[in-house]
Amino acid sequence: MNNLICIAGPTASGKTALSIGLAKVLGGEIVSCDSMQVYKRMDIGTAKPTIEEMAGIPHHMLSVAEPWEDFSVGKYCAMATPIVDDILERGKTAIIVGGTGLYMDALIRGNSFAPVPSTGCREKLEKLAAEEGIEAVIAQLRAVDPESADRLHPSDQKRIIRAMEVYLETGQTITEHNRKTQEIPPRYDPVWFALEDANRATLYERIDRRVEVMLQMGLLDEIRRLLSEGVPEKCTAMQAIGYKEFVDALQGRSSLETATALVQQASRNYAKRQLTWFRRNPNMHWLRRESGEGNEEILAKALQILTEFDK
RNA sequence: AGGGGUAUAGCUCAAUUGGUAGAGCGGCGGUCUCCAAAACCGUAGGCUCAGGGUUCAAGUCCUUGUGCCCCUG
Repeated sequence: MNNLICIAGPTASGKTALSIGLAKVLGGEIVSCDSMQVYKRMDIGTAKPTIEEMAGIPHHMLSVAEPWEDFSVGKYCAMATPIVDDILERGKTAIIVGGTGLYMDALIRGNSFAPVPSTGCREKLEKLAAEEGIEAVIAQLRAVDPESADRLHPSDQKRIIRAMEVYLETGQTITEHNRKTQEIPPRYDPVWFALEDANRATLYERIDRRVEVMLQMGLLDEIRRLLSEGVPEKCTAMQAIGYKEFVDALQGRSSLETATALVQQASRNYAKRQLTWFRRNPNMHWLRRESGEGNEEILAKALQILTEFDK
């Protein structure tokens, strides 16, 4: 009997409904795996399940950080791992659900991460890249970690700087570090589910509609409240899709119509990236939603697959 | 109704003096080991509104028609 389940899928694909449906049937608890739902008071724009939706089922890893904090995969794993272990120890099913592929993979594999530098070396490298060009950083990186220098695309400044800072901070190259972490066996062995629409257009329509619904539910007020309590505009949380665009609208830098269209577009693009991420997981069981199928059909498909695991 | 303008990729627009079309966005595919709702890469799409004409050669010039925009009435 497998008591650990992962539910992945793009935004607005029905992950919440499926997770709660499964939790009811299996007597499980839900562990959110979403890089933005971790922030407090950001409920509407991140589509957190409402109290009613939760239906009394314990939910973890929602609203665990302040919006001005910079959360990260590392923090997520540090907090979520003990929670998952605790659920399993109590003999219940842990249902990990969310759309942040990096977080989910890291949690399951038990990744260890090289620390984020606090010494300002990232800033120094960024300055170097800005003043002398990224080639200067690539040259430094090539000297210590030629593998990364070759592997990383010259345009991918973010990862080039990250690779270099890992070496400067730890004395170990990121290539080495990654190789070592991949040698450790995965921490968990869950049943993997991912939601997918048979027609991409159907998903996109649902995404567009959801943005409208968020506005009706008071997303703008939610954002106003965050701004008035002093959450900085450029912090990680406020860079979330559906926040940064509407902040622009609220500050008069764009119209509400423009912002809405941008949020819808960004959400659609994001959904596609999520699908790409989850598709490379060879253990994934894809739950295809044919046109007209509701959450009950999806739940039934998932339960069907789970019974096969029990045999 | 008259005058002017415009018509090129799904969308917004480019295309030196005529030399059989490019970009951004979107679409699709992918990468991803601490900003990940981020960052980055790749790729497919065009009887250049329709008909006729000039020319070795027309998206580019002429002409007719049609659609849209602006002005006058």
